[in-house]
Amino acid sequence: MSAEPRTVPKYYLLKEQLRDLVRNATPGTLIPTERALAEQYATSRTTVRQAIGELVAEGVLGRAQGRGTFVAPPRSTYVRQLTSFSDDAAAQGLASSSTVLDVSRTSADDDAAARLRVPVGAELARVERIRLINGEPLAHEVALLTGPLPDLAQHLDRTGSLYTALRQDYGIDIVEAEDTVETQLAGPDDVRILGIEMGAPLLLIHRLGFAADDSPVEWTRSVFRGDRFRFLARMRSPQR
Amino acid sequence: MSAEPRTVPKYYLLKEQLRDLVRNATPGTLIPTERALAEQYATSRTTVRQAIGELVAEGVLGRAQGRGTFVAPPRSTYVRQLTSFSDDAAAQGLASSSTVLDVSRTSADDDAAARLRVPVGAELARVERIRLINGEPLAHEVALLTGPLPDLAQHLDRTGSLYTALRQDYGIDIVEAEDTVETQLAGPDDVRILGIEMGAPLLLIHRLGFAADDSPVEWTRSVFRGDRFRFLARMRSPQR
DNA sequence: CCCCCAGCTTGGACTAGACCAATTTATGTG
DNA sequence: CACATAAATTGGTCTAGTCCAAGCTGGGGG
Repeated sequence: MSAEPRTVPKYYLLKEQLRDLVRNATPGTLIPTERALAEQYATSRTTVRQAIGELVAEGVLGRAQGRGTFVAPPRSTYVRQLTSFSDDAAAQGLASSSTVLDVSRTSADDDAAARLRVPVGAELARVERIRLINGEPLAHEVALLTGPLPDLAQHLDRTGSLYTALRQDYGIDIVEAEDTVETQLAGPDDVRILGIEMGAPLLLIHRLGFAADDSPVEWTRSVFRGDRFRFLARMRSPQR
Repeated sequence: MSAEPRTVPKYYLLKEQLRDLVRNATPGTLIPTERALAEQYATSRTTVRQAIGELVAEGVLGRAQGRGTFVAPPRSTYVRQLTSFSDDAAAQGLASSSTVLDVSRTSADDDAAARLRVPVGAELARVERIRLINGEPLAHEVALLTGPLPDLAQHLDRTGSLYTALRQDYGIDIVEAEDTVETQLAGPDDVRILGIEMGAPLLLIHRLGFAADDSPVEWTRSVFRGDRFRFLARMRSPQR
């Protein structure tokens, strides 16, 4: 048989037309309103919203209630090796910063205890941060760390980097890490913290960091905006 | 209505209720039909569809036209280091296989030429495959390779692994790789090849593989189901 | 007994609205 | 002119349907 003309949904055709429309547009430019597009393309607002919704999820468009729908800035690549967030961003000419929401001591739950090889209930340091690029929230991160780590808040505040503080102030050098990356959809908490919309795709990244003696010392859960972030890993083959 | 602290959408409440309902259910179990759920929860079918749609995107539920909506099997973790797909899957007790769609020779486009450091139009080997786990399509992959690689199709067919064929038959050992991971939404092609639904979140992975002499020899674009796959990277700190 | 096909069920796409909430814009007042 | 306020605009959520396409089921004919 010849190529089967599978029925492509109308919203998908509209989506690709809109993608072409904004391909070379300046970020921030407003596109026509949903109601105007519905009339222009002789369809319903529901269909227009589905098309726009997917382009928003892909980071092509952005939108705000009462303001309109606009062209989004391009996706920022981000190198996430065993370097610090700030160094990575600086290497790409981006202004990075982070807001520390919490530095405290907590006790290990089942999951953290298993990962860090400590007893359940063992005392851990907890660091919760929001990572920003050019002032825009990019990720939400909660790190759990073994060891006493006295005055962690001050050291963090001074160096601005968790890895730097660990190395300089506590002599802990994280030389190896295991990252898992998976997709997740934004819920109300993510919406509030990252300023994204419900159901937006996120990259959920877990990191287990190892010190020089191969003991796990860091267990971090990060949620990155899927429309603004690209994970990069460089790996060498293990010695056979 | 009574005082609500926050405006949580009704579809989200329903989504979480449904998530609880199927938490300990056996994969494959059918849940009530959309029309039944709409009546049961005193809402419209549109709202029910939005709730179910997100659970499908997360891999909690699956659905098929004419059949119904059912509990999906759990997400399979997948170790993607510098080992082969088949070895990784076997280590987790999963039956992996792959369907070779195409083995041919092609010419480098701008992107591939830049990555592999060859002139635009240079001849490359092209291998297009579908990766399956337990008979279910998990990923679609197109690899571009430098070098003459005579009889690649036969060697691939015999070993069943691209990396093994490269090492055993051509003496090419890929010892280092650079992977980028980002989110993408499924379009008509992805739907056809992977049997997923429109707009489902995918993990788009690009890999640049290096031989022992640090020359790039492999440039691969992979699209993995975001609801079934978890990327894993293990990294050592670069020598300072 | 098996197989084919018609009819039913179920999800997929879409419509044409309604009402709400956030934002911008216009307007009136001190 | 400055500023509070009202009106219009725009996206966010939801309703109550229609029509279509794919899978399932049961009955009739070979």
